[in-house]
Amino acid sequence: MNDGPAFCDQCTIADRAICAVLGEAEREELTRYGRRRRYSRGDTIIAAGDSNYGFATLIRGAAKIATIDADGTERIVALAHPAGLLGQLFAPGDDLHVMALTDSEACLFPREQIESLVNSHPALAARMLQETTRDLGRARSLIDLISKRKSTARVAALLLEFARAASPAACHDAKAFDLPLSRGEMAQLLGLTIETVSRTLTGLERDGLIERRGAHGIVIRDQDGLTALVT
Amino acid sequence: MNDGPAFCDQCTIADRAICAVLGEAEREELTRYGRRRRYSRGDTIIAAGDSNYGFATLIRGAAKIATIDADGTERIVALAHPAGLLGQLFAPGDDLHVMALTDSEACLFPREQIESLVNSHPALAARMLQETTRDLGRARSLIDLISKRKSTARVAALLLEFARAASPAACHDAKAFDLPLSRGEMAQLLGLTIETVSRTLTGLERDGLIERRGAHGIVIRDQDGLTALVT
DNA sequence: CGCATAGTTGAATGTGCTCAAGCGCCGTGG
DNA sequence: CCACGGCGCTTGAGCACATTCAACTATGCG
Repeated sequence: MNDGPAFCDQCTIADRAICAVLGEAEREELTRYGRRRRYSRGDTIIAAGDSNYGFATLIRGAAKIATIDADGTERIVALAHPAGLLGQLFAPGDDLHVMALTDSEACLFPREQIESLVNSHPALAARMLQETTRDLGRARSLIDLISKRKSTARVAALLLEFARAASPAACHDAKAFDLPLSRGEMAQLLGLTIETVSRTLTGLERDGLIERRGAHGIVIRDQDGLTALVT
Repeated sequence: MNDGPAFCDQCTIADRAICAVLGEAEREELTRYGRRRRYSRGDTIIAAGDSNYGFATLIRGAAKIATIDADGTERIVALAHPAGLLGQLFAPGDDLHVMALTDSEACLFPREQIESLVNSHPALAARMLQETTRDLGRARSLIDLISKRKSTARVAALLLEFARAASPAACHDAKAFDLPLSRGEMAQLLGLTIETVSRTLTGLERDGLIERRGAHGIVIRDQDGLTALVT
């Protein structure tokens, strides 16, 4: 988790990230306060109550965004991918926890700085609005997903989503990929138990819809069959 | 469902709505294209595929935002209250359906017009970003809510949320209120069946936590007891 | 090698779902 | 005015499915 200033010219997603809409001058202003950090799996990127660096862009890797209630139970409410936004603006009370799922890198910014930049730079505000709207859509898809009754529907839908996310091309889904989540994390995301997730996966494999390669490798054998299970 | 131009000077929420950040001139520009409409319970405010008037502000009443999948099943993903945003920007493919829950009034705008206004007026973009971020937070709370295992937890959480929403003052929750949703709609929202919602409510009443007054009247008898059930 | 952690599998329990019947309310029409 | 039918809500019985508790295996790390 070593620190460094945020050098945009070395940034692999400088074109896709929200920073892309900023001019040279604003970018340098951001760089002055921003921090770039590396994380390994399990590291906390933004802690629940952190008010200093409450905002970040994911540069590389993957992260989970979770609520954590009184008894320490974690509930994953979203996954983040490169160029995605981490942390909430204008939301002091929200106790969201952001954690690296794989080795990752993120660009951290002080909340107030971003907020003031948003107010002074229309393009940034528009860009962030776009991104947040997308996140909102994703959150609503997740609601749709976990309100499915049967565990097979939830797991199948999640697998299809990962297949899409794992694909380099937008048009085609990947047929083989690695699950970025542990069974426990999948369970948290889907509102199920670890055991049920495990059983459901073995069931899907028994029925020839998927094939497991080790604990995290998945091969989709019958995409249409999986899609049919979702509904 | 009678139409009318959008007269902002008659608007009861002109101060709270996103329009508040606009100057006189922009407001008039909005008014030129905007339409104000009344709806009664069950009316569609924004249809799933509507691309003309894809965006609106709720002025009065309450609305539900739902997805509707292939077999016609409706899934409520959010509730909207006055000054709330209806419809998605930058999201052409999203098939969200917005429906009035009570007699309501909304201000409809062509999507492109809002999008161009967002790009030219930083204050509007910032304001909408704020609102969308809030919506995102609410969506994530809903995820949190429906991922609770037991039906009592879900129903209790929903009741507490309504109690808060029904209260005029922010500090105190209302103790007695009317459910704005039918049993079926609560079921859609919570990912349960009508029967389970009904049974759970009778169970909560039997245990002395709430009291039912007719089909929709609710009196909270033991708020702490309800809160304890949520976790 | 041995421990710790993640994942799988089994048996028993419990909870929500399904199917089905019954109730109360309200508006319609005879 | 009352009978009828529709609709929303409730209640019951049986069943299917996910959870729980528990043992066991596999994998990875010291």
